[in-house]
Amino acid sequence: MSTPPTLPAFRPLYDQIRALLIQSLESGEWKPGEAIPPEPDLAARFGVSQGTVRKAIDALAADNLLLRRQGKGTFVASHAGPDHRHRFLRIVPDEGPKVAPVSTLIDLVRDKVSGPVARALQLRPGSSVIRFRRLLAFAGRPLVLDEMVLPATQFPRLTLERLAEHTGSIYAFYEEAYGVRMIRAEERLRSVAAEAEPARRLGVEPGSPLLCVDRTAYTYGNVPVEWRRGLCLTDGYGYFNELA
Amino acid sequence: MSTPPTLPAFRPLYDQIRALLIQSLESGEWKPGEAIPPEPDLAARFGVSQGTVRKAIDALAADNLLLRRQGKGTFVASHAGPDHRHRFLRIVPDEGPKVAPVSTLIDLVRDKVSGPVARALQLRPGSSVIRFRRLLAFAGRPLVLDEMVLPATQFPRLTLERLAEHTGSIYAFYEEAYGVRMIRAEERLRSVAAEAEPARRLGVEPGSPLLCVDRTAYTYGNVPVEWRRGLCLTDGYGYFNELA
DNA sequence: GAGTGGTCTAGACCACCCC
DNA sequence: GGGTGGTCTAGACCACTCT
Repeated sequence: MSTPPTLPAFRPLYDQIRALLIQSLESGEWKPGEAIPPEPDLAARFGVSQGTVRKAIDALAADNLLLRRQGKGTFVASHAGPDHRHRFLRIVPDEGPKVAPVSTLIDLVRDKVSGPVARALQLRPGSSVIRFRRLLAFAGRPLVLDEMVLPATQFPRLTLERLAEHTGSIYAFYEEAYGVRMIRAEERLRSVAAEAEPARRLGVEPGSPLLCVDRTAYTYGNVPVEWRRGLCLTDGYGYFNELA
Repeated sequence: MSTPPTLPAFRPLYDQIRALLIQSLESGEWKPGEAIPPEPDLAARFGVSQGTVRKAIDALAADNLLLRRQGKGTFVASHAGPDHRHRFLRIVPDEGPKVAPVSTLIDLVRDKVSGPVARALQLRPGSSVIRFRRLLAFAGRPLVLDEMVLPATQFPRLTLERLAEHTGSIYAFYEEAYGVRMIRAEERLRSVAAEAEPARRLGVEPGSPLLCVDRTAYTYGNVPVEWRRGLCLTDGYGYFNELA
């Protein structure tokens, strides 16, 4: 009678090890860019075979949390690393190789959050957030106007100056300055007509079609930490995606 | 002196087995939806251990070429399968659960290919292609105008009637009627102003912003087989993407 | 040469599905 | 209960990197 209905609750060992490894990553035991201990050491530490540790590490490497390098070791992924510098950037030229953009900061304000952004960040409406904007230029042409929204509590004393000091991607900055590591993100794309200000900043007529990219980015445990909206001029450039 | 420069050429066994499995898939030895032989049988057939076969199958399952089902077997993935019915469709409503679209065919013509489409399909300019169009309606509203381009040689005697007979996704149709299996696709998104005809078909004013999705879809061996352009009205709907 | 991840094997046992 | 994929182990050996 009181038996709970169907509780399978079988969890493979490697998956439990995986969770323990994530804990160590989250707690900062191993920092971005650093190597984690060799597999035999981890196997001893957790009291399992090396094969089981391998399977856990494989899963984390597939999720881009770790980076395996044969002969050298296994490293904590970092947005500062050469491979991940613009890991989430999908804007590429129609022809020719991928181009690295140049970022120009515009402004930063403190604000109260509401509506869909509050929902995306799982904040109560009225919570304090920081909003800042930037312009991304590709090959000298301003193509993307980005606005970021962050929970104020997790980014104390953030200023335009501190952002400007940092060379490198924004996620590398979050990582180094606040220990916030972005793991994955969800994007939703629409087509919109340019309002007056974005049009001016991107150098097009108001009403021109722009690609609107709304993103929610998550840290460990699927906790949302950043919402952003990008307005992109897709002229000679496009948002590239691979479907499998 | 005459030694060729650095030819590592080491290829793991499981990767060779993987290639052999793909051959069997491509040759039609195992058809979409069917089960492939059990792992111990394959291990015996290829003269390797079951673990090695597992690793090969794992790789193919990760690429969505095979589907593992514990206790039942390993199956050849099919666009007709319930899980893969709209595997490549990324248009989802802003709120609420994913909606299955209803397709209405418009027309089909034979044509000569040129320009970027020829390049995408790796065809000589002037080669014969089939072009057909359809309208996709979500919850009763027409939201996507699609145009598909196919190499004529691979789709003999294709007519609107044959397309209309088939209930299910277009890729399921290719699979069942022509044995052409779509494995992966690349998409490039832009924002465009609606031309007169798409505007009429989607029920918006000419010049309205539309999401333009260009796709090249590939079969085994990265051979392109279909090019398509979708013009999407992103009103209450969006193109969803996950970044990892 | 030492240390790291990568491959491959053989075998035991477990979880799931269907008869 | 028999068949399938899934987990876990232990050990041998290979490939890559750096010293």
